[in-house]
Amino acid sequence: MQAMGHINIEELYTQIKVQFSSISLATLYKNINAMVANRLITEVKVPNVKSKYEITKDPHIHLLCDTCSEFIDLDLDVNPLLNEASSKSHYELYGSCIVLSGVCEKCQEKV
Amino acid sequence: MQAMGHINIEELYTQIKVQFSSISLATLYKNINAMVANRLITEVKVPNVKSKYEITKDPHIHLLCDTCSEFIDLDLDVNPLLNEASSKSHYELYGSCIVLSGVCEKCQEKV
DNA sequence: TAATAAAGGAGAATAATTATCCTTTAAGTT
DNA sequence: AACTTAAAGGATAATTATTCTCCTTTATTA
Repeated sequence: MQAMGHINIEELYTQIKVQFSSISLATLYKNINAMVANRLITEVKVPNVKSKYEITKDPHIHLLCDTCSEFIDLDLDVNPLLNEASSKSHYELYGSCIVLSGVCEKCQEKV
Repeated sequence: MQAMGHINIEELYTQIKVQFSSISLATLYKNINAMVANRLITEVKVPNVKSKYEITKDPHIHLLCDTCSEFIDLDLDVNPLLNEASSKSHYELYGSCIVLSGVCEKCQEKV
């Protein structure tokens, strides 16, 4: 299986059936939900698009291109922001869902 | 009507029926969607919780308490982050959905 | 006022997710 | 190995959220 990055349930189901052809969608949901509950997997809810799942990693920014639907991670340290947010709010933070949307470079050229 | 802050469809429907008792849910969705498309209203997708709507305002951080479901805005300037994200990715950004989750101060006290 | 367009309403249809209930598989014990 | 119990999986029904269809009502303008 190739590196998955971000994948939605439908895609994941297709992928998994390659190796476990009899798995049912209900089972997939059950397992995904268990893993999300234990923070092994993170669900990223994205406006206008199906939820995406990714292996949980350090907080980071997601970029969504509203034109071509490209969805990528941005390598940019958000810890300073989280620390500031935490100290200002007194929240004990352990999860983040940061999605910025706009138009990617390629789509800007296509005008 | 009191200041709404963040509201989900169900709550909004209840509120609106007070003044427009005959409005249907379909109409509400149509109008909301039109306003979201024109960026008058922003939909905030939140893990484990129904989507929330808010009047569109400058990019900001949302905090979700996973214990009591409190959902609030955090007054913290995120423009530096957005600028950095934009210049690093060459995206033209115009929308943000930033949700940090954890445990609020009150819930931390509750052991 | 008649003609046309725009918005709304009711409920059907669709899509995503969860729940139910039964079967299969696995693990542990004697 | 056979028996017992628990855990996981499968099929499908049920639920929920949202969108679509189609018809009616309201508004606009000639």
